[in-house]
Amino acid sequence: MAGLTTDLLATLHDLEKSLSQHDLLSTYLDAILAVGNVHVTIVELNRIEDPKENFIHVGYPTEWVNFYIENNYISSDPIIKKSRYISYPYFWNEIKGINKEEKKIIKDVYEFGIKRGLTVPVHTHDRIVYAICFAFTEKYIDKEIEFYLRTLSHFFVDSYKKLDDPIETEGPALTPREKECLKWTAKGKSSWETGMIIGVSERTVNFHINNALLKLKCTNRIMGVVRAICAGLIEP
Amino acid sequence: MAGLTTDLLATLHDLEKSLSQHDLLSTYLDAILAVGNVHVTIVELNRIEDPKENFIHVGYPTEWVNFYIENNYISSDPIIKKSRYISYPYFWNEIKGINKEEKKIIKDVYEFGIKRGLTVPVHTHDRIVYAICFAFTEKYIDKEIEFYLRTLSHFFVDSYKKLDDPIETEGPALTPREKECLKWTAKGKSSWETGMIIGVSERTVNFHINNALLKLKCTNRIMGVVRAICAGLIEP
DNA sequence: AGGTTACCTGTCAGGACTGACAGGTTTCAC
DNA sequence: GTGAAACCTGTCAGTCCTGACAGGTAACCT
Repeated sequence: MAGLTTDLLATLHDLEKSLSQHDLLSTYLDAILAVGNVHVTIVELNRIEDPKENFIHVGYPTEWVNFYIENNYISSDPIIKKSRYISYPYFWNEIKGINKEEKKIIKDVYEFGIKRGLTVPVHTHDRIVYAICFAFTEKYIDKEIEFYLRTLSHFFVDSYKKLDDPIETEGPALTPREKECLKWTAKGKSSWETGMIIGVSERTVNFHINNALLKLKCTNRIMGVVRAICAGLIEP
Repeated sequence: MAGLTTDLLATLHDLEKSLSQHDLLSTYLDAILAVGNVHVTIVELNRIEDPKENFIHVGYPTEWVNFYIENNYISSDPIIKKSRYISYPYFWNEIKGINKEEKKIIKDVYEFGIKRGLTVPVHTHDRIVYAICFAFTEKYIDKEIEFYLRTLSHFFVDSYKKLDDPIETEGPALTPREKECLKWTAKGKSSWETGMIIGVSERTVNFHINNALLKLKCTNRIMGVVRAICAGLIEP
C-alpha cells in the first residue's frame, strides 16, 4: 500500500485517457480497490424537483445492499444526504444533527463490519452532486490513502463530466425581468412589493411571473421558484 | 520542478492544517508559485443573475491587471465565464463558441506574454463557482504540473469551504408533518391537494405549514419552501 | 397529575394569486 | 418595414393563502 502517490500520476493519466464513462469507471474502481480494505459506492444525486438517486456504482457487500434496500434506507441515508449541503469530504462519524432513524442507519453500517466511512461530495455545474462513499473495513485510515482517494475522486468526476454529453441543457431561457421577478418572489415578496422594488406595476410583475411559469411548466409560483432555483436560473 | 508529487502529500497536509482562509491561501499560493513560470488568480463567481465576481487573489502582472480593468474585461472574460457552465478544467486555447469581444480578450492575454492558460472550475453546494486561473509564461506544460495544480486547487477549495461557515446550523427542527406538508407545497400542490395526499384536512395542512413558517421566520410559503430547501430541511 | 409536544379540525374576513379578457411601446435583426 | 421579443399596463371573477378565532386527542416525560 506504500508508494500510492508514486502511482498517482499514472492513474490520473489513465483516468483522463478513458474514452467512455464505462472505461473511466473501471479505471477508477481498479485504482480504488488497489488500496484494499475498502468498498466504494458512487451516487449521483439528481437535481431538484425529483431528488432521485442514481447509483453509478455500488461496491458494498451484497448482504448490506439487500439490507439497505429492504429497510428503504436510500431515501434517508445521512451518509449520502449530507453531500447535498456540503462541499468537502466528511467521515461518517462526524455527521451531526441527525434524527433517530438516521442514527440507526449509521449504527447498522458499523454492525456490518464497516469500521470507518468517508464521503467525498463533488458538485458540478449542472447541479448534480456526486456522493462518492468509501466504506473501510479497517479503523485506521492513513492520511496518504485519504488524499489518494480524494484526488482520484476529483479527477474521476472531472473526466466523467467531460465525457458527459455536452448538450448543456440549461433549462428554458428566462428573460432578465422574469428572473428578477422570480427572485424577489423567492424572497417572500408579493407581486405588489416586487413591483415597488423593480419599479413596475403589480400587474407587470404578475405578467412576468406567469410567463416564467409557462416556460417552466409550473402551475403556481411556489413550484416555479423551486424549479428555477434547482435549474440554476435564479439564486435561492 | 521535478518531484513535485513527492511534496504533494506534505502540501495537502499543510492545506488541511490551515486555521484560517488567509493562511490557507498563503499555503496554497506558495505551493503554486513553487512550480515557477505561473501566475494564479482565484475568482469567486457568485451565483447566477447577479454575476458578481469576487477576486480572492489576483496574481497576474500589474500592467495586465490595469489593462484588464481599464477595458472593463471583467464582465465578459470567457476565461472566467466558461467556469459557470463547465465542471472540468480547460485550457484557454480550447475555449469555443465565443464572440468577437471575447476573442479579443484572449488575444490580448497572449500579447501580454502569457503562453498558455488553464482554468480549474470548482462548483460548491452553495452555488458558488471558484474559477482558478493559471497563466503560464511557458508554452509547454508538463502533465505532472497540470495534475499537481489541479489537485492542489481541489484541496484548496475543499478546505476553503470547510473554513467558510462552520456554523452548519441546520435551521430549526421541523416535525415530520411540517416537512411533509412543505415538500408537497414545493411541488406546487395546494393545501387541499396536499391534504388529500397525506390524508388530513386542508385546515391541518395550513396548520402545519404555518407552524413551519413561524419556525423558519418566513412571511409566506414561497419564502418558506425556499428556506427549507436551502437549509436542507426538505428535499426539493 | 400536570406539562409538553405533536397532531388534528372547524370557521371566517381580508389579502394574494391565477387565468382570461383587453390594450400598448421599444428594440433589434432580416 | 415587418416581425419577433421583451417590455409594460389595466380589469375582473374565481381560487388560494394568511391570520385570527375556536376546539379537540394521543404520547411522552417528570
